[in-house]
Amino acid sequence: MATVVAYTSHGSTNVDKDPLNSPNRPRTRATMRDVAALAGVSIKTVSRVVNAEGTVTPGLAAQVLQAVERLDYRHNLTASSLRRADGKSATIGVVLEDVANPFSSALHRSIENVALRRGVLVLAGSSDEDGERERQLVSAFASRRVDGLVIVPASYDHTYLLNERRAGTAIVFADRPPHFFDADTVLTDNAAGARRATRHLIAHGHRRIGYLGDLQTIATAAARYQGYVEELAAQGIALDERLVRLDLRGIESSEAAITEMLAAAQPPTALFTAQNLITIGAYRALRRLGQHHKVGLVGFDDILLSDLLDPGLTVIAQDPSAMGRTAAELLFRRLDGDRSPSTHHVIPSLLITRGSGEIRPSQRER
Amino acid sequence: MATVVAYTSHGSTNVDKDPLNSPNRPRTRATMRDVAALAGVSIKTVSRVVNAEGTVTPGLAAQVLQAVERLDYRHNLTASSLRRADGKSATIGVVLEDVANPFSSALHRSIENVALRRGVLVLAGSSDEDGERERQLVSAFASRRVDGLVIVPASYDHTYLLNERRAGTAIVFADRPPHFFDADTVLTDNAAGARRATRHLIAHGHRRIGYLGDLQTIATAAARYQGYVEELAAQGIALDERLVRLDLRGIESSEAAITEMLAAAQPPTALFTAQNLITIGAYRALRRLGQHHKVGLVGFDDILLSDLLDPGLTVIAQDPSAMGRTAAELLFRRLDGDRSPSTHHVIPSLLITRGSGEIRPSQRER
DNA sequence: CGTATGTCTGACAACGTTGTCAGAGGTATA
DNA sequence: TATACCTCTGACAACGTTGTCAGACATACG
Repeated sequence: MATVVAYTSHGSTNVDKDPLNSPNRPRTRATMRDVAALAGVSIKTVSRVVNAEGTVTPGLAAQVLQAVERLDYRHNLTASSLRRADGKSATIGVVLEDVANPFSSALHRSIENVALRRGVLVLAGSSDEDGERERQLVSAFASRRVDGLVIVPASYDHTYLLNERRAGTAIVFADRPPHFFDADTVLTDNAAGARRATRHLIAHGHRRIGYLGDLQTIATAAARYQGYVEELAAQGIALDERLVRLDLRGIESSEAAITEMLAAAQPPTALFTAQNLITIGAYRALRRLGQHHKVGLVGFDDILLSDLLDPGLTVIAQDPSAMGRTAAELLFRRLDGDRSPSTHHVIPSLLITRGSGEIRPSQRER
Repeated sequence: MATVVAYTSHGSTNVDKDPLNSPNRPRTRATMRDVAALAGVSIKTVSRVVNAEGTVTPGLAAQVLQAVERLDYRHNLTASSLRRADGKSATIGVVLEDVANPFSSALHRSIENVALRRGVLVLAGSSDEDGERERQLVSAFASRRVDGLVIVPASYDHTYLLNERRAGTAIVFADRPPHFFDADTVLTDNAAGARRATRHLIAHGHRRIGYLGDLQTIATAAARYQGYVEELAAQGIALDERLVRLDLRGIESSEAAITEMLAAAQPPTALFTAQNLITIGAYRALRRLGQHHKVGLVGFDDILLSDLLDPGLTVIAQDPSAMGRTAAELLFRRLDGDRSPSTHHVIPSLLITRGSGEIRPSQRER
């Protein structure tokens, strides 16, 4: 029978004989103090072993490691980074447009790959193209003292980041440039890609090429439109405003715009759709009108499965993996102490021909 | 002219008159101490204002807020959660198969949506179907003292999580059940979905239905195969081993398996492909063989753009958004103190008919 | 007017860790 | 043997915050 613990109070000493197997073991994690007590050393020695400083006698270190094992001690990185001189949290924050969209998530993954090698974890959040959300996310990341930030910007004024940088946070922009703020950037060659797309269609005999683009306020959309305009000019083709639809959002608005454009008096013989969802809307519209084998189509940004379509989708493919990798490497270079001036990187896009962009206009249409 | 500060040393007091605009302002963030000094109150009062405890005189609170504004004070959540009684970090960890795959990232996004409403941030990581990586991620999350975990398991023994739970971490499993561990789970009705797919093909006149599935060690793959087997039995169709290919990984192996299966003596008239990439491989193979309008095809899990294919892809669609939302809600219920027994949720899948699954076998083939 | 009650504020310790420093103990040298 | 030097260990303070508690002050009551 167990004796009732009552009149022999031991003050503040632990009543349980074996705290490891005690039923009323506290719902908290073991601390260095617990490990130190079990191993019969000071807490500082435990710290040294846990941090592999290598200045502890092998015998003692083994005792400590055994205690660590037995108590399932887990190093508390938040307490550690609070006390540490460098204050590093081994965590970075990533602001994406939407973690669920293919471009963003590919970017996310390649950032994770680089971070993983350094034992750094990634906090990710979706801005949904909302500048206010972007700021809130950055603020939430800052509260958790992330070491660095990779931002796909949604806002148009990044001066708010000056404070973050002054506090020592490394910052890199991906996919779009910052506004009123100087930082490393990694962009796709949007204008050049758009010129290549336009040139490709012209080379296949088209003169009336429709342009459908996203919000002009988005820097990449503006750059792509500029590329389209420049290439037309370079090839001596007059810009026809009736063939241009800007500020489209999503599949439906694109589908509607194209349906309308093709119903006009002098319809385009080919389309350049400068964004993912707009391309999908275009394809839908063409299919519905039975024009998908007649009207040329080049989209910006690759889409999964587009090789299985009939005709296959010709696209200017971006390289989100290369962008993410580059952005992450720049970030870690800064974290390693690089204070040199900001650098700006351009990741080349790639023309992938699959059929839809190689359709030629009929004799009559030319 | 500014006077030179020199011979009147004030001991340890700050030499700069206005630390805010001093050029050698330290590269550190303002702390509550700084705010308190500027506002002329105690640090504890700052804490009360920052945490909106509402027990501070409005006038004083305004002073504090002004100082907070002026110093761009950012609450340090790591220090806060270290000291706080509940020790909550307002961060959760999510272990996915791969943040870049569409299913995982949709799950991720809907978890983020629920977390966002509670001011909780999400740490995400990819296990790449590797149990060891899963454990490493959980360990890295635990070091950062996440409040909870949503896990899409890759390993086959989750007893290692007992310590995490004992430490107070809430744990929910999504998409696949845990092994040797009791916890809330959210699964798709894999077997039922597979039966529905099989039934659908049988209803369209097929008797020879090929099955192609992922690694049988993955619980969802096994459940889908079981559904296929059960439905055949229920409909009095003998299982033909020559029409079954298990343990496939990725697009290429699927494409090869199907090419081989269709070249055999008694080829199937329809296929049930029980995973995303396997379905894509199947579609590729059918296209290459010119059989895509002749052989029936139902895939498990929806794929972007599959409505634009010809024929459109008939699928059993999962609902990753509902899964993520449910998983996150369960997690937060636990974090709110719910100690009731584990619950197990099944998210229904949905048959989406788009053409490929409605192809009937030719008279001769029957 | 004295006491009781309530509200607001601040001093202090503590969360779990690491930087600093001093001391113990050993070995090598004069 | 005395001294210098090196290696290893531990006591203590500190990181930025919040829980606890006590005290200051104002108000209400007898």
